[in-house]
Amino acid sequence: MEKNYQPDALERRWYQQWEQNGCFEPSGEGQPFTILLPPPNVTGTLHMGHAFQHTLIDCLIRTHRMKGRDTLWQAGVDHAGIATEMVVTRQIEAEGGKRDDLTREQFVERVWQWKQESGSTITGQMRRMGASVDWSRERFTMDKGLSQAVIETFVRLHDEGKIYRGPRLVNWDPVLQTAISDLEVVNTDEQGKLWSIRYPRSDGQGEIIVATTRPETMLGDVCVAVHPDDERYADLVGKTVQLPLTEREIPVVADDYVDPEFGTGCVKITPAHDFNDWAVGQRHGFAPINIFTPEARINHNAPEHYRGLDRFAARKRIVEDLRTMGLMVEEKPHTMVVPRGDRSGQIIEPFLTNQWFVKMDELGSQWLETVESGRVEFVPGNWINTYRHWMENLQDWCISRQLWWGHRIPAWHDLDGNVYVGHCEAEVREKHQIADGIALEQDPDVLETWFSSALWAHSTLGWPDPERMQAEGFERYLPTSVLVTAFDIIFFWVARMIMMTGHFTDQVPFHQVYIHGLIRDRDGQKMSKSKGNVLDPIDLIDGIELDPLIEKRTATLMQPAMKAAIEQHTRDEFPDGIPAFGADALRFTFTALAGHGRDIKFDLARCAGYRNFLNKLWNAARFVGMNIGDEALPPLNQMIDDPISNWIRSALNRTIQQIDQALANYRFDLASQALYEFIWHEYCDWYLELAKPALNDESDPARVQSTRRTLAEVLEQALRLLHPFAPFITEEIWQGLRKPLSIQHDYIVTAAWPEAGAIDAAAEGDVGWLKNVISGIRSARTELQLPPGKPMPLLVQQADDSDRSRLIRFNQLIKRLARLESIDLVDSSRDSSDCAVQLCGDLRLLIPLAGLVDIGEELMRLTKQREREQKGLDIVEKKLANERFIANAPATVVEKERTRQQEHQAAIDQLDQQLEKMRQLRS
RNA sequence: GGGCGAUUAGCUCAGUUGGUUAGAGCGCUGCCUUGACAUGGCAGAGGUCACUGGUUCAAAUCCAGUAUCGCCCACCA
Repeated sequence: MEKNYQPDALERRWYQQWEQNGCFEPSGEGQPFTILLPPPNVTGTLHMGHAFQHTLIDCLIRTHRMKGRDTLWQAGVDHAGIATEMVVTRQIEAEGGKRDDLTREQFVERVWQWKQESGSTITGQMRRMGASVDWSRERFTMDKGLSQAVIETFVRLHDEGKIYRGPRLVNWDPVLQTAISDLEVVNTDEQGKLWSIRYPRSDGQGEIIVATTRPETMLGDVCVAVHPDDERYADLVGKTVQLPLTEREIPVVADDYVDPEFGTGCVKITPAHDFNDWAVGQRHGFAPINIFTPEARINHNAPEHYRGLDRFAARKRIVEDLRTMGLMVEEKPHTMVVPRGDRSGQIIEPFLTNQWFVKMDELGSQWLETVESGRVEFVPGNWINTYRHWMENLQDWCISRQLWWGHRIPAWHDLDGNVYVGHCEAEVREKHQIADGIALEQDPDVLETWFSSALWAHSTLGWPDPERMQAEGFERYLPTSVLVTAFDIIFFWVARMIMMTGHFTDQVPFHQVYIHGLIRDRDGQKMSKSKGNVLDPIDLIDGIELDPLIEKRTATLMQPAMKAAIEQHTRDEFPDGIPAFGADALRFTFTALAGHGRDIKFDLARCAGYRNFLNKLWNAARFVGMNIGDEALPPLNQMIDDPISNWIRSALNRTIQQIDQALANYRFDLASQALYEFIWHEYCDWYLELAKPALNDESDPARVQSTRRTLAEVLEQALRLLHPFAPFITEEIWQGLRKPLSIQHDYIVTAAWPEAGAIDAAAEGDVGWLKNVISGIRSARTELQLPPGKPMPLLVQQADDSDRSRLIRFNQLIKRLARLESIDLVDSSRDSSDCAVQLCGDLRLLIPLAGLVDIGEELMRLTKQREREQKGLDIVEKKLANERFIANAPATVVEKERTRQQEHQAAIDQLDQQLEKMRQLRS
């Protein structure tokens, strides 16, 4: 083994071997354990959030595989309609081309090429991270089977009357020129203006004033609304006003949507361009007047003067014209909510178009119950509130998109405007008896990405094809065990999967949903390309120099103005670039950070710390290797009854318990912590040091053999426990233990998960005592500023039988670890005024000063100790002085306090005596 | 407007059903190249558990309120 841990070569080597030897395939035996990978978008490369999530999933998968479960990690990628189209469009533009020059077929072909490229990048990254995926079952949301599932779903929902098409006001992105769902709209507070405009009364009796943030939409006004109880305008209801800039007169109506307190209490109503106004218009029977083209330019329904202007130019001109006409009352700054597309960032227009919808009323209420009843459990549990809130406020789901990349809607139009839904054109013709001579054209729209994602659970298991369902284990693997995902897609994906899988299979897609946090940068900022603070997980694995990192972060910026700031920030945060940590260290960092909070700040220092941890393990393994050799250890008739061995095995068992419990609760952080604590602070810091004398004890071969075996066996089990967290290094070291321990199994990947054995209280007591004695001596040595390496004598006073026994049994160990030349029991009568005294319970450890130390030093040390004890005593006595504490607290608690009081008091007495002696000596 | 969450050491975070002097990692200080490991060892320093009040023998922990920050949802033009 190399002296230093070097992850790069070994990580690549092991992944290949595992994959080639089919380590990741479901075993077909045991209780199934299945996790669906939330399919990453084929928009490029995986980010830190993916790496984090995949680490958690892989950790669960590997653990359960080792536990003997029939483990399936169903992986794949998502076509991600809008996002992928945008990526490819940008590429075409970067090459100097224009998307509009391509036909639909050409463009889709181009996206398929990109999909191949991005898809293989993603799977390559997952392999580097160690994701133990059965790649033979990898799927894509647009492959043949999934397309079949999409068509089947659409047709069946349509036949059930749950899908309909019609003209509705939808969220329209005028730049991408597609509808998007409510969920894809992000509402941001932005600084805008509020204009107050005069609408003259038709009867010439004055005017009314309306306030609006969007004056350009007035061209589509159909009425003005006031509150029914608003006395100021009671006489106006039913009358008409002149709509400025147009020839139209529009009525005044009463509707309690209007808040009389806001502005003037008069609202202009534009049903075609505002969701609220749409509802008002419906109530009062007004036909909406659409004034925009799909690009959001003013159309032919508006006066000639404004036609062709885009929405922003139109606003400007209308405001100017109103001013000129003296109809503008005022203009003031106003903070308002602006809807923007989550992908494009463009301002979204409510726009009247024909779209396809899924009716959500029945679907929603039915599948809320699924979660309320616990058939699907959220972890942490309070996410049920989020889910419930959404399910109780469902709007119909707009599923059609005016894009090219995606599942084409299985509907055909004839020239008379009839629409027929079916699996294919032939089926439609036959079913509706449409002659071949009659032209039919397939609907040009595609389904939104989440429509197919919603089918991910059952469609990846072969649904709806009975043969494939049989072959792919539909019955066996559905419901899956747990979905591991982030909270930002509970609505987009989790809820819709519960609905769709439930509706079509009567199953839940998963029993549990573990919601993890989002990875943010060191400062808690969300990582995003535009902020230039993204990290590529591969760069943490392999390392990256500062300059390439800056180049990477600034190369494809949408706003070049940010470049300097990003460069500066990057130089500040990574002055020396990023060192290579390896995939195992990165994975361990992720699991250690995975508490149940919402935000996870990624700090490079943590990653470095865990790389050091793995280096520590590496060197411990080297030490073990040096001691046990390469050959099979000779069989042992029986282990010698050694408290040190018993203790480390007991501590290991405790650790196994902790990890099992932590993982059962998805507390990856606690599991990581338990591993770190055990491996570093128990096994390395104490056990290896305690084992060293036994390993070299030539006088006792049985003891040597027994210790070697414990050394190797405990390490081997610890490696198995660590394997799901750090798969590569554990495999590498574990392979070296196979021969010495005569392990038949080929890979740690499929080795058995350790089972917790018994806790050995006696051994734990012994070693606890031993640690206290050694630490006490070391501490005294440091405080007295004695050279750490210099051997010195130790005298022990007030040892009881148990102390004496332990002093005898552990004599050599104490001497070695505390660097003593001798340990001698002395009578209580022996004067200790020439010694430093370290209390260890009732035990007095005396270090002869012999002129080594100034008595002043020792007096200070003792005084400090006394202060510490006094502080403890004060707290205890305060409690015990409280009569109600004595009366009300459980007897055990009171007893504990009494014991504690005695201990503190005894220590103080001892220290006082010693202080007194030394003071006398001094004077 | 409604809902959820956070506030513990310089930084990042643990802290179970209330019960030792509130823990860890990183950073910091001192000493140490001791034959596994300086990516290290040993020993330390460092906290008014955001604030106020309440419940209790006992509160970081339970309750109420306040403050600050964050997220989600929502039709006030």
